[in-house]
Amino acid sequence: MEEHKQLFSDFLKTKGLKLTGPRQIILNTIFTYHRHFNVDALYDVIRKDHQNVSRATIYRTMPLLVESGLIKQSLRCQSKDHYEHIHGHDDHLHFLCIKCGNIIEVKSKVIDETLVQLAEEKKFILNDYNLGAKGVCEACSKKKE
Amino acid sequence: MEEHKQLFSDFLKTKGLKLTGPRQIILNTIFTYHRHFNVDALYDVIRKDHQNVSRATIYRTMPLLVESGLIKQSLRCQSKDHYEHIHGHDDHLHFLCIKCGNIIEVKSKVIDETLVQLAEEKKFILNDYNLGAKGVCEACSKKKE
DNA sequence: TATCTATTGAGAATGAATATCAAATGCAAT
DNA sequence: ATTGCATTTGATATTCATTCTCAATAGATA
Ligand SMILES: [Mn+2]
Ligand SMILES: [Mn+2]
Ligand SMILES: [Zn+2]
Ligand SMILES: [Zn+2]
Repeated sequence: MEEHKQLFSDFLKTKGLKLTGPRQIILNTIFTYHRHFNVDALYDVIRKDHQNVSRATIYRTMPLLVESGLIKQSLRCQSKDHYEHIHGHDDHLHFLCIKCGNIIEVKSKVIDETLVQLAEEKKFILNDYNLGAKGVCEACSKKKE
Repeated sequence: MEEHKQLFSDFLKTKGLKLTGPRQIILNTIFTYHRHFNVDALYDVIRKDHQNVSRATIYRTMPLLVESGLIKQSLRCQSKDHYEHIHGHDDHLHFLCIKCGNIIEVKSKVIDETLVQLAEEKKFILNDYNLGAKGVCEACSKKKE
């Protein structure tokens, strides 16, 4: 069994919940889809192969996946929550271009470590962080307006 | 004229817009209210003194204030966008307690500078950033459950 | 004052997200 | 396999933050 499937199964078990068919489909799709996504986009992808998974079930599954630590809610664009799977990926931050909507992922050990240290100073138990920066990407800044 | 008023007036002028009564009331309230707020809460505060300012006008004014650089959208809690005024305040990040909802503001020159440097490396023109960390505050972690 | 915009308040509309509910499913103990 | 029971599901209705519409108003300018 793939590790993420095992982890989700274990997580669900601890809550008295079951790894059902729809939940497996949602999980697999998310872990084969290597991008940030919103529920609607995910629904479209899933629907290509599984016409019987409902939007409601996807909405219901997201918080479970978040609580399990397999995915996180990392952006909000166009009035929609966006998620990404994080199991197997390092923490990173997002540079979001306000011109083209493109997202650049950046890893920074300095920021990770600084946050841990700041949390320690404030006696704050740090679960996770979300860092989004807005600006203009290289491609867009080169275009004449 | 207070500086924020002057700045907003100037900003509006460059866009062919006017610093009207309602806009002044909204601006003043925001700059005398030293907390993060959402539109509904702001509406309630404003309404105490000015029964004739509508919710729609507040919603319409927010993006102008954001674009002017006087305020920013810094959090999303309880399905609502939250703002804070930033003119006259240093950049800072937020530790949000998932138990009590409390927000701890933290300044970090290291993070500020690291972001500037990362943006430079990626040739990304950095406008602003938003860093929210989730976890448990000291008070909450001391409570027995 | 007359004219031309921008602006406003009130209420309607939008739409992402959540809640409801009866039917279906998963699972464990017979 | 069958039963019993809690969980889950799809379809649909509902919520509610935010945006839109529009007729009436206000501001600026000449
Ligand atoms: Mn990412
Ligand atoms: Mn703040
Ligand atoms: Zn771009
Ligand atoms: Zn707390």
